[in-house]
Amino acid sequence: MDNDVLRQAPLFSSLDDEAATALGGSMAETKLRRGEVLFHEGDSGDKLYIVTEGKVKLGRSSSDGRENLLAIMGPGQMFGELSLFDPGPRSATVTAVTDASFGSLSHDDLLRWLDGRPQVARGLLSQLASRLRKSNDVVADLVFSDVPGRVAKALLDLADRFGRTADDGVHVHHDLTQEELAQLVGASRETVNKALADFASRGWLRLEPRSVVIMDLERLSRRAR
Amino acid sequence: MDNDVLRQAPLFSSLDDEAATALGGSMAETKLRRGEVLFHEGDSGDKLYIVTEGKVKLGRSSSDGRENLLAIMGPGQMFGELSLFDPGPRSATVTAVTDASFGSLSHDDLLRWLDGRPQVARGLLSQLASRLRKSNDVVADLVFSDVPGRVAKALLDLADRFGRTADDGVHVHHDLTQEELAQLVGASRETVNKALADFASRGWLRLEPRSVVIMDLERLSRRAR
DNA sequence: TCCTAGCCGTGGTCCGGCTCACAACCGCGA
DNA sequence: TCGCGGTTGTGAGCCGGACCACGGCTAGGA
Repeated sequence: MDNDVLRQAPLFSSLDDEAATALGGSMAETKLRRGEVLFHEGDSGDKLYIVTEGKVKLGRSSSDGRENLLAIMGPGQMFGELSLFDPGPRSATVTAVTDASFGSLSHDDLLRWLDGRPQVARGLLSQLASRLRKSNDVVADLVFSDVPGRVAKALLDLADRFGRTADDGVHVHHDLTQEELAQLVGASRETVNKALADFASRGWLRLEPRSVVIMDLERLSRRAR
Repeated sequence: MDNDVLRQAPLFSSLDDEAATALGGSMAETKLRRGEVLFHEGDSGDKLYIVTEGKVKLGRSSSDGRENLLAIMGPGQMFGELSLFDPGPRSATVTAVTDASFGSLSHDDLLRWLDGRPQVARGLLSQLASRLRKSNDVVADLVFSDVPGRVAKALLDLADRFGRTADDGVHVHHDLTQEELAQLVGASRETVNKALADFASRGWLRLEPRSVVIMDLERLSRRAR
């Protein structure tokens, strides 16, 4: 397993060497291929996962079958912690968007760590707080912004986390279909497609399959606010 | 200050007597009258508050002045913890919906408590996890449900927390204007009013100023899903 | 006691975005 | 090489809900 990624994960970045290696030892490894599901909404389970490689989507589906994505998680990010501290079934389905691997930690192991090491508790608290802040922002966006605005915001967020800057712009290999992008911003595939086409026609970005090249960050950011 | 309420607050319910009284001692008391503001979105500040009496609304406003309410908090509930663990400005404005009082704890005091007492850390983690779960539910509702559905959900939640059962139904003194209720569900005042009027005309509830009496919980719950 | 300021109820109009429908495209396996 | 399933592009129509414009109601202050 890739211990470097774990070491740099926000959750553990405050640990000293000895603690980090010990923690690495108590974690198990899991691998998935694109499209495979790690667990389903409603499943029971008490493991916490950290992405070491690839990307996953956290999604939930409504009674009539429509889907909504809560987040895309990449290397270093943690998920599955809700069922740990607020016992109950898994609140989302986790699916690999690319081939991916994870380190996992069981409830009991984590609690052992918590009691001894206040830094781990603080790491978890700050992770959860930051997630809560983001979730609140998403709520505000759904209420205040229109679909193009939300699409712009989502692209900027993906660019921030997965983008690589080149001469012709920021290449963002988000690995999402437009359908998935639509589920992420809470809109229909068609509307998202039209928003993207509009951005492209203005020269703000270039569309490529499962990725975009952002050519005018400035304008796109302005559209997002 | 009302130590009983603090003692029963979810956050501290797992503490033993000695710890609880000690904690009570290190908390300060604040009081507000209806309409007064405790702090504004964007302010700096590192205090965590627990409501001991009354209700507050946590709200944010968009650049063009529209408002949105994240939550209504009543006795025993905690807020303001985001700025503690994910340092940054306050993410919401807190306003008293009724006369209210709070116990508060500063960053430094809380950290001292955290290091010594793993139970407090667990209490905080489970509070944050539960808040995150709720916030995710709100996102799902905004994406999947229509306005009447969201209004029904909000009423049921308020009934759950502030309702008193009587012979003629569940009396819910939510203390919110329809405008505030609308901001809570992310809709316009007019649309919310029409939804309420519709529910009333079906005999599911009776409207009263700043409160409702729910007469048919069953049907209302069915409309909410 | 009246006057004013918030609230609450209810119509009309308009528009963003969803749904439906279809065409073009791209990579992949038989 | 030829389908073929999964994607992407785009137009037409419709509808939920925002916005606007009132009128009535109630409570609190001069």
